[in-house]
Amino acid sequence: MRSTASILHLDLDAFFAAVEQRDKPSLRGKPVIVGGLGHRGVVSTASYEARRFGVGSAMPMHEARRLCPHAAFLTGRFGAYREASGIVMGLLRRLSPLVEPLSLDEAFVDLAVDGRSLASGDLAAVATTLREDVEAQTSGLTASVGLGSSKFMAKVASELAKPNGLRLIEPGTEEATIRPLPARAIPGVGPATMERLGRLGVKTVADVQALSERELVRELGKASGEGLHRLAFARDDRAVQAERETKSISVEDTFEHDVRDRTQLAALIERDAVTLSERLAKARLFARTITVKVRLPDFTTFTRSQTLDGSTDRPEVIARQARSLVFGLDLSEGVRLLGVGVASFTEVAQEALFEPDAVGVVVEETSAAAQAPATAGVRDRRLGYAPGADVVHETMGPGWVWGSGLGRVTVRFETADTGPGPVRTLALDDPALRPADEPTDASP
DNA sequence: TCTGGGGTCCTAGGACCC
DNA sequence: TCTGGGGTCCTAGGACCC
Repeated sequence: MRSTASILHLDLDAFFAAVEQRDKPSLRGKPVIVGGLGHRGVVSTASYEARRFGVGSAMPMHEARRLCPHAAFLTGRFGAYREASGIVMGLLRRLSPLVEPLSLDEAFVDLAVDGRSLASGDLAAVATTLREDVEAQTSGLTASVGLGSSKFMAKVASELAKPNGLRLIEPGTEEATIRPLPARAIPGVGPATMERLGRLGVKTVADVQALSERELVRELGKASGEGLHRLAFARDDRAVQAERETKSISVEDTFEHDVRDRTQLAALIERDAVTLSERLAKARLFARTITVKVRLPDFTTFTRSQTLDGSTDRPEVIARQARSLVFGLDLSEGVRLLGVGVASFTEVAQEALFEPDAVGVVVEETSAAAQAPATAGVRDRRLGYAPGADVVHETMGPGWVWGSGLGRVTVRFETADTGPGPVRTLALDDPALRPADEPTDASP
């Protein structure tokens, strides 16, 4: 904690849904829900109009449909989100080199680099200008901004400012500000911790303050207990970290239907290994630990990991380890979710000698990989006509998919700049219609 | 027909070493 | 006088965050 409110937290309001409303004028002012549209999907972001019906993040999509059946249900367009996020992060980096992104829509900024800190009035002016710039540069997205003397305070401030607001917690008023808040407002207090604290009669931050550090440690363990005790009194000296090194990379899929077929599981592992290999190469990293995650239909979840003697970025090595870990489990009930991850990174390859990963195995696995594109291809094409996806028609121009089925696709032809546009239903194989390319990902 | 995906951090037990 | 005491690495699971 410092003596000025020079840590800033920015949160883009209902980010994914707001980008959709920006780019789809007919949806402005209406409930929009972005997330997984399959029968096992969950809500990623709901617009404020949808939140009024009780729809919120992480809610199962079938429940969101029940609560708000007239909403527009869309799959995410991550290219568009990354592009908007990049613009905002760029604006933040103009304020200070110390920017710590937490996700596409959230970041901390330390405005007091080099010991040079701005006065309170100046800080608020900086934040006001920032919010105006965000709105102008992103064609209308709004941000909530909080200023405080620590990360915790800045985050609380932006939370209090939502939506589309600015709040500064004056140094000296930190404890008084958080005392009446629910204990859940303290970072690190989630459902499980809240349940345990609730048994001790805790509802608010003030209630946490009433417990001794010893009691909190007994109840929650050393790290959590001590951390919670400090934060409850607004003691927080965590630094804004501009560069955090990657510790793990993973991919996982929940299947529309449980998978029982081992050949299919092997092909999925192969596909995931290729994805991980590409991501490792892009990050110029090599991994020593391979992890798999398997969720059974009854939601029982296993993780299994193995650390190699050497480190690798080769798909066939990753796939071979992942296969042996996955097939060591009892999969007779089928698999709901399959995940593969890598960790324990090095910056140079240390391929272990004497490992049987030579030519014969590579050939065998390459042929297995050949099966993967079949499923991937189908998935990609369907993704092109998924609700919300961008498309282009030779004469009608750009539009977006409202829905598709029975060999037809319904498109609304409008863009951010056109105002609400006309709806047309076309044949799914209409040669004049094609998926629009996602905006390119500018990050290296 | 409940319950995503990509991460981070913590805990706890066992192996292994000095 | 059954088997001390660390430290580190690995593995599995859980909580939390967005």
